[in-house]
Amino acid sequence: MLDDVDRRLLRYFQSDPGASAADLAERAGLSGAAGWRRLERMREAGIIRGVEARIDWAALGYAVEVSLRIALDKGEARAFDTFLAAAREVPEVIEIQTFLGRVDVRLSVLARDMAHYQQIYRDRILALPHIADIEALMLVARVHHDEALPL
Amino acid sequence: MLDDVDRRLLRYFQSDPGASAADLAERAGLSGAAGWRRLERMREAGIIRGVEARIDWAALGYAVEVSLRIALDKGEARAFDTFLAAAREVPEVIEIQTFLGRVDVRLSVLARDMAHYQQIYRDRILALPHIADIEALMLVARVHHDEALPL
DNA sequence: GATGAAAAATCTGTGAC
DNA sequence: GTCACAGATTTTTCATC
Repeated sequence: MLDDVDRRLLRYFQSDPGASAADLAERAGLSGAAGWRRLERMREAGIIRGVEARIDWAALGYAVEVSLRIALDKGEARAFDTFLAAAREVPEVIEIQTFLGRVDVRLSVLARDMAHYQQIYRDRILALPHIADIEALMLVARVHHDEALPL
Repeated sequence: MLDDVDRRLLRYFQSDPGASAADLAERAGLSGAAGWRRLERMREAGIIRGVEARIDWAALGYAVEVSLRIALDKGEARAFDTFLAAAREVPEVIEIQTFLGRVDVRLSVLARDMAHYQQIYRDRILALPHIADIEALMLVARVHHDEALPL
């Protein structure tokens, strides 16, 4: 499916997603057009899903991130889906994770400050359906790095 | 600091980071040059940190994501930093989170399959220093959406 | 199938106003 | 802030292997 040239392109793209296609192509030892075509093909195949904005939320006044582990009612069959649909409607919920064989869900909530977080928590989080229990942890640091994964 | 036009630009950029500056400017009701200069200013201010590649890891054969909660030794003063530095060296550890008032750390590990995960777990994770206890959860779904945050 | 070269359309980045 | 412009980039076309 992907040959070495594609993988190389992908790796360069990953480490510098802002670079021009011609640039990435050159680093992979191709002409601009050839590199562009390969990248486009990977885009169409869904391997490259595009690009995501990296925004400094703290600089915009969102200083507090809280991770919530929410246990759901075990009784109701539709509790899981109902909860997830409702959680997706809360703008400050920036991430939702679910786990194998678990009826609990992890939410990440981004808020301006503690007062704002408390407001979101009371008005939006506690209003979500089928909650059995909540555990909250305030995030101190979050390090992302999926640049080095061997392709 | 930021006026409404900046916020609008930022919002459009966030929902479509691949769009050209001219495009974003037009949507915000500006000429291309004016929009470009505003975006550039936000880039220099560090508000826009750039752009991140979105790659479909599952399509590349990375099908398993596991979330680990690792409790650290409470005794040693440097345990935290030593552990974090070592964890950052493992390519398959794609995310590290730390929490307020906690001596445990959350790692996300990306692996090709369960066999691969087990290998990473035994060879790389268990080799990390100062581990007191580990709890592992296999991720089923991860939904990201920080597009709708009110600016 | 793939590539490179070249051309056209678009975008970036700067200068003048 | 707009407008104009040169240079770079994207995207298509075409000849070639």
